[in-house]
Amino acid sequence: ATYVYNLTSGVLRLSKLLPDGRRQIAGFLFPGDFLGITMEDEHAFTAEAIIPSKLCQFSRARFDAFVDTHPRLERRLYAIAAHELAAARQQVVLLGRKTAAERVASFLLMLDARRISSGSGEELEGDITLPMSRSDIADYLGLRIETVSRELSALKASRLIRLTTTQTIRFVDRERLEQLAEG
Amino acid sequence: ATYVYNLTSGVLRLSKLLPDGRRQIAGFLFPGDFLGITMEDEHAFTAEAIIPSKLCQFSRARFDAFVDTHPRLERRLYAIAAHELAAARQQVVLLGRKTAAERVASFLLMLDARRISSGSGEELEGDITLPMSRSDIADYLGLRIETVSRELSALKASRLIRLTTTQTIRFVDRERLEQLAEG
DNA sequence: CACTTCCCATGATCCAGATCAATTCTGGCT
DNA sequence: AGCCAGAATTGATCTGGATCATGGGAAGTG
Repeated sequence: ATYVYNLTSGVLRLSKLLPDGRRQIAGFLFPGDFLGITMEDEHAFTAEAIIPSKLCQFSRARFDAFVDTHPRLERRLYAIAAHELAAARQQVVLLGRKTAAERVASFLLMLDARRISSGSGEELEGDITLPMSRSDIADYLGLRIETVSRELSALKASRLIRLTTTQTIRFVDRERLEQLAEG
Repeated sequence: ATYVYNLTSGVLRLSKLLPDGRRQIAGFLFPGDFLGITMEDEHAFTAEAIIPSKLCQFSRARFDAFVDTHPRLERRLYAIAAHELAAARQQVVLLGRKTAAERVASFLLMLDARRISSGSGEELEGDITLPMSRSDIADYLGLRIETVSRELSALKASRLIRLTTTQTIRFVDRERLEQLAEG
């Protein structure tokens, strides 16, 4: 709460645990994303690295002081918050009204939109890396891991994607994937 | 998109319709709330009044100009966005991981926290007014109206609430209601 | 007031996704 | 290489909430 961070490399998950162990992931953070600037004082969410990550840390006081001396930045912070809000509302629609198949399709497209590479530099162009486990995907999509696994297999069986490796997929028919994602 | 509003009286719902008619409500706006300031350019959500409402309209250009001349306000806008983000993430947890009973309990407590009165001035202190229909509640909670109705009846049967009228409820055992809401 | 309409409640049945239960993959280690 | 532990897939069954069906109330209208 007393620090602000910028993610320079890696991937974080932002999650909340219910008392009985149920977990919901509210989002993933990728390089360039900020952590802590859009948190209400007592933030109910936990940030954890899901692959080795590097953060740039600022003390909250120092950060606020810096913002005060750079009025243009305030506008930028506001834009970041608005962007995160739009993403959260998109997730609300997904969780409230989409089927399992639609959720998985939406997730893959969202990941692609962020264009995360595995960092190894060896993946083929056009492949999407899934840096998180099936368990993390399930907790983000409000499903169980068996369902995520089954839906991925179903997408593969109907030739919408190919599963290069367990952590790497490729779009075969993006058109139909986008159709599916929108219900 | 070209205007910004402040709600002076009434209640609005912020919803998104999927192509096949499924609807998700992302939130309700109550008097004092702003509409349009935290929207990305092309906002995918529709705002509709659910009871007769009054809005104060500003043109976006005029509003931005005003903000530019009042730097303190920028900080305030940022706080509003952060607050809306926290609410959206709370809804994400609710939709992703809570049961129907927990969702309805959370909703009632959330409504109470906003302390909306029916406006008639005649309701008894301690009663909570539900200005929206069962259908709106269902679309906010990611449930069907039959389930909302059943869960309200169940809460009544187990003496956690009393249904004064169809639009008015009273907490009988807030303690247990809060326990239920947190899973 | 009778009549219509829409909303709400409740009962009966169904199904998408959860849960339970094996395998099978994958990556790290010696 | 062989061995192990955790992750992922796949199959069988179960269940919470959806869907289908019906009846009861409240608000409005002539």
